[in-house]
Amino acid sequence: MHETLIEYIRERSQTALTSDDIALIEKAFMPKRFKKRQYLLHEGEICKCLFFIVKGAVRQYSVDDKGGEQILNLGIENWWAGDRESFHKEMPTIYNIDAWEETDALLLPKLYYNEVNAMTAFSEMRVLLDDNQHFANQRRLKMSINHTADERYDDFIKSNPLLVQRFPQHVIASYLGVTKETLSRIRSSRLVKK
Amino acid sequence: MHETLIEYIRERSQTALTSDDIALIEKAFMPKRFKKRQYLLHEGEICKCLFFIVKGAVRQYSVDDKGGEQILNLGIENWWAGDRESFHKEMPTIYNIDAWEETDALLLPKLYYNEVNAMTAFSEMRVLLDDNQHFANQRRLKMSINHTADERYDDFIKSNPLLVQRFPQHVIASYLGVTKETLSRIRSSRLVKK
DNA sequence: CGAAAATTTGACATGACTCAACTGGAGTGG
DNA sequence: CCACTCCAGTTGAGTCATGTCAAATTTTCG
Repeated sequence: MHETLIEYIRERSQTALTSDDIALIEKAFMPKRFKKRQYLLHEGEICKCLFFIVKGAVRQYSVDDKGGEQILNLGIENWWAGDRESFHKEMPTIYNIDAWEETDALLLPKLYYNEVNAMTAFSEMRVLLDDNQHFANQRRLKMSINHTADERYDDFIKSNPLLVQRFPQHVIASYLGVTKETLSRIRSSRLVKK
Repeated sequence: MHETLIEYIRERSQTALTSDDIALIEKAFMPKRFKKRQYLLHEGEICKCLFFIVKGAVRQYSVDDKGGEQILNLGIENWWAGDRESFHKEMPTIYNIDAWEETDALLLPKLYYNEVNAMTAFSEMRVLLDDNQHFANQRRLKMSINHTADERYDDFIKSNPLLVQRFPQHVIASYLGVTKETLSRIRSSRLVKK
């Protein structure tokens, strides 16, 4: 389990990992397996850990008045999950995160967060990650504000080819902010064109 | 000019500023005044500085095929502007940033960025800022995906009361991703209710 | 096989856009 | 001070994209 994360950090930082660093990572990150549909985080809880997905697939979503699930984020191998706002401010989260496939994750509890973050390689990785996430969010925001469902789906396929294969259409539809019926129609009208 | 920024950093960091720090800030940040409608950043350029708005109001927007301006961000006093992606990756930006009011800004060129960021107080402030921006973006994304124009306008008023007073309706409409006509109708139907 | 989940399809409703006209300031120059 | 223009905002009619609801079909998986 931990080797995946160690490799992940190595690929995303300049600084080499010392054996102390590795020991800290193995101590701070607790492996946990989640079954399909099991919650990593539940609405109303305080998000007490960050999750590194070693294997599997998860959804982050909120639930509206009608009981509909509105998917905000999807994650698979080598992604992070958790509600950053709830984690940092220690306030109840409005999101659910659950496992779509059986998922192996490494849990970083708040207790160790500062210690781990003091590690140079980790902190370099985190800065890089923050930047990339910011860019991705900005892009998604722009798409979501200014573009049609069809264009958003296009952009999604191009920027997230890995996710397309791992989640069913109705989940992707919700991620894009359209109904499953609309996405189905978008797809069928494409088959005609090609 | 610089006192505003220094105060801004003080309020957002634990660590006190040394006189060396202050000297560095005064050296690294170049004051510049922009007239109404003057560009801070133009589509196709590489974003060579980050802007701290001391006074005034700016818009960040992209232009679509039809020549329509799609506003992605608005900024006023004590906000940062610039295209982070273009700045970091040194790639041409797809955005324009221009002054909506006459604007005083402090320009931090890339040359000094690392040096300034090595300052503890600044870096603390930056982490805080990144977090808050992340939360705000996440919130806006959620609104934009799952909510009607009416609800988005509501949320906008609540979370950005300062911006409401500084920009005309058609600018806010574009920020929300609706036409000015739609926003006008939303507002008039509210007057009836109350 | 049989049940549950996912996708497709159709009919219809509706929110938001487009286009065009009109109103009402806010400046500006004579 | 008036005429003129520019810009923001409003209003109406028609259209289009997407949502809703209900049913049929296909796929998945125990």
